[in-house]
Amino acid sequence: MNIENFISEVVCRSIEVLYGATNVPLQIQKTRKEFDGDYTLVVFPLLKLSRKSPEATAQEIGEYITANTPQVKAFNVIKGFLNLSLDSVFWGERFGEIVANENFGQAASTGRTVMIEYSSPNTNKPLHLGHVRNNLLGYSVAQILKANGNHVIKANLVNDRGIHICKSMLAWKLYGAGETPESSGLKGDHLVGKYYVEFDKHYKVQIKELMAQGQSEDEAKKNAPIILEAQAMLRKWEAKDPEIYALWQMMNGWVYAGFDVTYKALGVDFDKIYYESQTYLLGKSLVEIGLQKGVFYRRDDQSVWIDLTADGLDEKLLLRGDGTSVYMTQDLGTAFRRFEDNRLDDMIYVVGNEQNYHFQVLKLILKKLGYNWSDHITHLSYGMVELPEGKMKSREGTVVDADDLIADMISTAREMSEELGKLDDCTEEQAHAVSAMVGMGALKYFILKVDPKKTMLFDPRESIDFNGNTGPFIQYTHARICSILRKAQETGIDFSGAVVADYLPEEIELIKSLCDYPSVVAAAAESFSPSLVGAYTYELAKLFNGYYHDHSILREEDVAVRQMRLQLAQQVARIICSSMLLLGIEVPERM
RNA sequence: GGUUCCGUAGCUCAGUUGGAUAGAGCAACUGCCUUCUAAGCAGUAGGUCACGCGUUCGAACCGCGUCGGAAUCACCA
Repeated sequence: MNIENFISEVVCRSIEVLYGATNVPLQIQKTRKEFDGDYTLVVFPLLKLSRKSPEATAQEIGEYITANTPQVKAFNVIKGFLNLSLDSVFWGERFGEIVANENFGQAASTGRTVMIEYSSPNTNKPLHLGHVRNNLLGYSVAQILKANGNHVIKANLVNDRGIHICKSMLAWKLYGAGETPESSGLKGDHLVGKYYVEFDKHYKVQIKELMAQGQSEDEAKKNAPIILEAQAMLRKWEAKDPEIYALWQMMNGWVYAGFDVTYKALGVDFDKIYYESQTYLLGKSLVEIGLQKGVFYRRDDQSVWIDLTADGLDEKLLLRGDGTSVYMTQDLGTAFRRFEDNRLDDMIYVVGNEQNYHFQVLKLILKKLGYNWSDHITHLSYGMVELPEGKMKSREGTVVDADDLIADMISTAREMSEELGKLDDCTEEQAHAVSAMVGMGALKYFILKVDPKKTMLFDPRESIDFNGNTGPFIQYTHARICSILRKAQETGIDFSGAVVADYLPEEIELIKSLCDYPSVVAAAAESFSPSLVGAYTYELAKLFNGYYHDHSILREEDVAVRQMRLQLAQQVARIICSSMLLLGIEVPERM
């Protein structure tokens, strides 16, 4: 049963009886922990109906409810707040429901299909910390939406064509001497990235030379032979020149192999991969439609534009004078095709906040074209990741490489675990598995616990901390519970058929916390924020840990109490596990 | 300059739709390992929620303004 609905029904009925009013909007919230009670009714909005003081109104409603609802055992009034306390039997029943419900926390199907696009890498360089935030966010939000009963399609739009990849290709052709991932021992994406940097080096030298010959910086940038050659390469690619095409396929293949490794390490995956090389021509037909409808207009040079100044935005180009498309054209086309092909109810783009304007324009254009599904497009915008030294800049070599970071996290977790003697009786395989879970858990939790839209600071020293509000703390709590359950099983203590009777206060708190899980998942989906899930899980783990230190479970002599505690521990572990899975974090059974 | 976003403890961050005495962690300080895992627990200290005005029973949250920071406003993607 849904506890919040139950409470609001109870309150509704009391108001109907006392004041004869129906459909009154109610303000019911969880009681803050400094006060007695479980749910709190804010009575200020009801004073017009009762025509009494806040205290008297709350008193009156409280008396009616306790007299007529067996599940509500007590109430207290503080100023305009009516705190209701539910009976321990009531909580016992809820706990029974959790134990019995294998899919607790998994909402019934909504029948909605949601596509979420994330990652969207360029194929000219390896993934870095910014991509890590993107991937973790996208994957986690997908998990959360699934838990809320949506059919979710995880999509990746790979930016596999364009001048950037031609730069790597050209540099490899000129200076690569046939180097391959095998011959160099480099991961494919890193190898291609190396030549992207190589291109830039030569490009800069040529610019300097041209400037020394008297050209302005802008001229030099346009006239440097190497950039002209790269542009020529792009034209050849578009003409499907066999040699260039083969080179392009080979180098992209290296990159994909490299990305696969990184994605796997991050624990993210996709249901559908789109390649820009196959979609970049989309959208032109929409431009035609827009022209016919008079939404767009053509300039003398044949380029197509939309005027959004009436909406407080600028004019936006949609098709170049030579008829080729731009980013916006493609995005219009892919959005259209996705909604049509998949009968999507919602489309979510996980893209950095530097593209806020782009998506604002995208939605507005689709709307003006008459596509109402435009309202179902969400740009899940996230902030930059900054380092203690300032911003990451690829040109200045201050980027944090994703693969390096992952390796670092895992090896630090390994060292830490060894230092604490946690891996003493483990096989090498187990030791690695645990280190990977803990290292990645720390990284994922550290990134996901901050509100996506905020710029976040990534301090490597802090991210690698395993104490306090961190992924490893939650994993640790889970491992301890598993340890208790293992010991119980080994010593033959039965806890399968425990009867729920009376509870200690701490245990009621734990049950209440477990009951919150579904509404946390729902709230997280509403606001696309994994951080809510993280905060909840941390609280739950902390609550259990606090309780667990003051009470013995296995040595409790009262059999019924012991069974009950074991079952409770089991359920806490279960919720921790499913909750962490929403963040894409695996939970070890020992660590 | 226009648009959007951000500003909460020394540091990193929470704070569901406006609700009660604004919360964690890190760093600092005090205690606690002979018991199911001390990656832990219990505690102390730390705040003009950037600032001002307004809306109301009530504002970190809503509105207007000011200050500070970020992103963006390309025939790049």
